[in-house]
Amino acid sequence: MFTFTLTLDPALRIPMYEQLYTAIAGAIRGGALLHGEKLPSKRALCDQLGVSRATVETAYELLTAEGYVESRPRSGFYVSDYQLLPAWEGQPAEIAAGSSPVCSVTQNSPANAGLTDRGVPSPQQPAESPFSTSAVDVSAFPYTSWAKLYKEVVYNSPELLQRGEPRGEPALRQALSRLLSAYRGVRCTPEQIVVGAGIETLLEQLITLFGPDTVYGVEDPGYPAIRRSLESRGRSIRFVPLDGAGMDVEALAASGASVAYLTPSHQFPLGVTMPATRRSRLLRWAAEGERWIIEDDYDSEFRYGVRPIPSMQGMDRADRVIYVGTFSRSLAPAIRLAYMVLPPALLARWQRTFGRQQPTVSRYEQTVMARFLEEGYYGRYIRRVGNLYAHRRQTLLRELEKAPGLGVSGADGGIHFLLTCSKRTESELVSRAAAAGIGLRGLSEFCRDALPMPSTLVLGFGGLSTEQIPALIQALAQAWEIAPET
Amino acid sequence: MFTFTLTLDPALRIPMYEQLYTAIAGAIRGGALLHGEKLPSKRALCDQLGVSRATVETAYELLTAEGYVESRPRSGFYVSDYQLLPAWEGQPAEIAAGSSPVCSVTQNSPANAGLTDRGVPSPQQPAESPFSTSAVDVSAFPYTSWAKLYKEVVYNSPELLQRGEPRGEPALRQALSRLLSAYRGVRCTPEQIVVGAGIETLLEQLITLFGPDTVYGVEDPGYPAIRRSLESRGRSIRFVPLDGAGMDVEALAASGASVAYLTPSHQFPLGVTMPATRRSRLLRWAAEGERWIIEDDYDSEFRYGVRPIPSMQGMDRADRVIYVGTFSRSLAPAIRLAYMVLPPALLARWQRTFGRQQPTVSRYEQTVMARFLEEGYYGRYIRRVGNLYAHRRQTLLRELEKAPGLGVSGADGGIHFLLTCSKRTESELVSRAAAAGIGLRGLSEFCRDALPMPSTLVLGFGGLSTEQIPALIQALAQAWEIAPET
DNA sequence: GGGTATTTGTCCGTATGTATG
DNA sequence: TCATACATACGGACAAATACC
Repeated sequence: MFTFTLTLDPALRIPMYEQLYTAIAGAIRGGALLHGEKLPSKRALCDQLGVSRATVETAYELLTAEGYVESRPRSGFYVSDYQLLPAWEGQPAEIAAGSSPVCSVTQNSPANAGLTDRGVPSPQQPAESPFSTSAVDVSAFPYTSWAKLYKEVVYNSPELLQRGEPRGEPALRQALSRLLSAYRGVRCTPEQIVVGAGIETLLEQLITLFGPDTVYGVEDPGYPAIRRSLESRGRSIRFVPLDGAGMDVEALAASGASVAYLTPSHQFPLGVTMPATRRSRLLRWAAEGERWIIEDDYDSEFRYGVRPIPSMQGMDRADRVIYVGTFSRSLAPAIRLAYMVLPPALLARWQRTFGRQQPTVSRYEQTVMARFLEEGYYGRYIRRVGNLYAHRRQTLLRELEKAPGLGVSGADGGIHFLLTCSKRTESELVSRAAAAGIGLRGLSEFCRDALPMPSTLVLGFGGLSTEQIPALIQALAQAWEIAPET
Repeated sequence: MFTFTLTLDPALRIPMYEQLYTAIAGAIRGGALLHGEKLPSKRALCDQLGVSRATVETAYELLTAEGYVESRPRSGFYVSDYQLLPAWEGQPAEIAAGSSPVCSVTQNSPANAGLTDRGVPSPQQPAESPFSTSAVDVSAFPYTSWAKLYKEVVYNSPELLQRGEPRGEPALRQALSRLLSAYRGVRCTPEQIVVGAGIETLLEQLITLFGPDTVYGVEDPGYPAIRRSLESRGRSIRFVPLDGAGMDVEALAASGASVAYLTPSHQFPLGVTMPATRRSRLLRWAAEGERWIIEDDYDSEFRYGVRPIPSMQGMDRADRVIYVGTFSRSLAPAIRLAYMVLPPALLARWQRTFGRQQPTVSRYEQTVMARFLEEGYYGRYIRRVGNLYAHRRQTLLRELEKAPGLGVSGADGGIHFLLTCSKRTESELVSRAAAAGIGLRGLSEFCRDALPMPSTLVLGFGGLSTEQIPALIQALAQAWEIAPET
C-alpha cells in the first residue's frame, strides 16, 4: 500500500504516465517505498487513478527501464534495491520540482506535528494500580471456545453480514432475557432488551430519550463515569446522599430529580446492598410520577456467601425501572457488550428515536455471545472466575485482619470493597502508599458533596494475583506504620 | 399462555389494537412465542385485558394478514412458522420503519396513521427492494481469512481483553491513516483518528462536542439518517439546497449554520461529485469563522472510469474539516466500524469529553481489521467487489438504455444512481413499479424543501445480481409502459 | 493440501490529437 | 489538403501465478 498521495491531473501539460512515473520514482528515492515492496498491480492502479492500463504500463516500463522497479512476470512489480542504483543527485531540476506537488508524502504534516498523545489531557488515574477497581481477571478467559464459536458463526451465518436488528440480535436478546430472568429476577421479553457497545452507549441513548430538561439524581459517592456522561451532555445533576441502605429517598424526592441512577446490588463505591424496604420506597417514588430508575447491575455476577437479592426491575410493578448490565466486568473489559431492559413505554420512544439505527455491536460478536450464553460457556466461566475472586478475596481479608486498626466493608459481592484505617487520614493513607509504589484511591475521590466515612479507601481486587496479596498488604501496613511486629 | 407482559395503555396516542398487535408481533419475531403456540382465545384475552372483543379481533386480524399467526376455525389462533416469513432484517431502514410491525409503534403520529399497511389486504409487504440503496454485496466476503485472522488475534493477544485506548487500537489507527493518505489524500496522523461503532456513533460524539446551540447545515436532498440524529438530539437544522456542483455556498452562508454536513465525493442521493472549485469555496466559508465541515466519505471506494478527487480534508489548510468514513458499505453493513479524523483543536475537546470512555468497537475486531488492512486483504477485496459492481452497473446502464425516455445520472461512483423518466410523475413511477412488485424510492423522499429534479428515482444496485437485471428492467419498462416493442 | 476462480504481467489492436511533409 | 508517423491513452485476450475455499 502506498503511504503517499497519488494525484494525477490531466489538465497539466505533463503527460499522465510521466506524472505517475515521477511520483513513484520520487517516493522510491525519498524512501517512502522501500526495497522489495510491491507496487499496486497495473489494473488496481489504473482503476484507482481512473486512467487506462496503458498509462500505468508506460509509467511502469519507464520505472523498470530506469532500474527503480523490477517486473516479476505474473506476480507484480517490486521496488528494486535503491542502494545499488546510480546516484540520482544529478537529476534534472524540472523533474524533481514536478514531483513534489504530485506526490506528497503525508506521513506527518507540520501542522499536526506538535499534537501527540502527550499534548492532550489524559486520564489522571495512576498508571497500573494493583488495586484498580476497573481491573478484571481475564487469565481464565476461554480463548479457544470463543475463537471456535466465532469461526463457526462466521462460516455458518453469511446473513450476519447484512444489516441487523437495531436492538440487537434476537438470539442474543432471547438468551439475555432468559439469563436475567433466571439469575436476576428481571421480568422482561426479548423485545424489551436493547444491546449496545457498553453501558456508556446505552446511557447516551437514555439521556437522549429523556430530553434536555430532565434532572438526574446520582449517588454521592458514586460512579464518576456516569456524572461525566451527564455533564458532557449538559444535563442537570443532583448529588443525592447515601446512608447505610443506599440512596436517601427523601433527599432524592427533595432534589427535584426525575431520573435516579442507582447501583442497588453492590453500590459503587460503598459496596452496600440496598435492602428490599429501601427498594420499595424508591419504586414508590418512581411510580408517583413521570419518574424513572436506572438500575445499574454492573457487578451482580459475583457474590460471596450471601443470597443475591433479585433486581429492582423484578420488584417493579409500575414499569419505571430500566435495568442495565454489562459483560465488561464479568467477562473482560474489552468485550463491549452491554444491555438494557426498557419498560414498554420507553421502548416505544426508543423505537421512534433509535429504531432505524444499526446496532453498535458487531453481529458476529453478538451471535457468539448468544451461543456463549446458551451453550453454558458463560455459566461455567462465571463460576470459575467467581471461585478465583472468592479465594482472592478471602486471602485479602485474612491478610488485612492481621494488621490492626483496619476495617473492611462492602465486600459481600463484586470485585471491590472499602478499607478503613482510622489511624490516619485518607490523604495520608494514599500518599504513604504511593510512596511505597502502590497506587490507591481514596473514597473522597468519588464524593461530590458528601464524605460519609473518613480515612477510607476503595480497593479493587480484580487485577490482583493471590500470591502477591500477602506482600502487598504487608507493604501497605508498613507504609502506614500499623504493621504488627514480625 | 403468554410468557411475556402485555400492557395496554389507553392514554397513549397509539390505538389499543395496534399496541396489542405490536406486542404480539414483536413477541413472535423475538422468539417469545414459538411456531405452533396457541394464542389466548379472543374472549379470554379481551377479558384479561379489559378491552372489548373488537379490539382483540382487529389485532388478530392484522396478525393473520401479516402472516404471523394462522386461524384454525373453531379451534384458535396459532403462531405460524416465522422462519418462512419474508426477511424483515434486510429491509432498508427507512422502509422498515414505515411498515414493519415492530417499528409501527413508532409511527403513531396522526399524520402517519393512515400510512401503515393494515388496510392493504395483501398478506405481506414487498420483500426487500432489489434496488435498495443500503444493500451491499457480501457474496465475496473472505469469511475464511476473516475468521483466520480473528482466531490468530484471540490466541496471540491476551492483552486485548483489557481496557483499550478510547480512540481505538493504535495499530488500526495507524493502518487507517496510511489507507486514507494513499487513497483519499487525507492528511493526518494516527493520533487524530477516532474509531467508533458506525458513523452514527461518531456523529453523536461530534454533536456533543459542538454543544447545544450549534446550527447544522445539511444537504437537501440528503441523508435521512443524519437529519434524524440531529433531530433526536434537538439540534437546529438548516436544509441547504444543492446545485449541480453540490451544496450552495451562498445559501449555506445565509442559513447561519456553523457546521456543514457534506458528502462531496458522491453526494447522497444525487450522486454528484463536488468539483474542486466548490470545495475551495466551502473551505473558505469554513475558514472564515468558527465553522466546521463534516466530510462524509461513505462511498468513495467505488468509482467507475473517472479520476478520483482527493478528499476535502486533504485540501483544507485551516483545519476545519472532520473526515468521516466507514467500512459498512465497502465491507459489510454488519461491520460496525467507522472512523473520523479530527482536526487538532477538536481532538483536544474530544479528549476532554470522551478521552476516558472505552471504545465502542471490540478490540478483537479492531485488531482484525488492522491486519485486514495491513496485509492487503482489504485492498484485494475492494478491487474484487469493485469489479463486481462495475460489471453490474454496466449491465444495468446498458439495459436502461434500451428503454426509451430514461435518463441516468450520478452513476460515476458508489452503488446508487438517479433514474429519470420524464414520461411519468415520480409517484406514478413508484406506484406502478410497486404494482409490479418492485419497491422503488422517489427522489422526493430525500428532499425536505427542494425538489430539484422531477420524475426521478434513487436506485441502488448493491443488492442486485447481474443475472436478474434484464428481467427487472424489462418489468419496470412494462410497468411504466415505455417498453419498446418486442 | 488440493482444486478453482481470480488476478496479473504481457501482448496487441485501436482511437485521438498533433506534428510533419 | 491529404497522408503519414508519432505520442498518448484505452481496453480485450492469454497464460502463468496467486488467493481463497
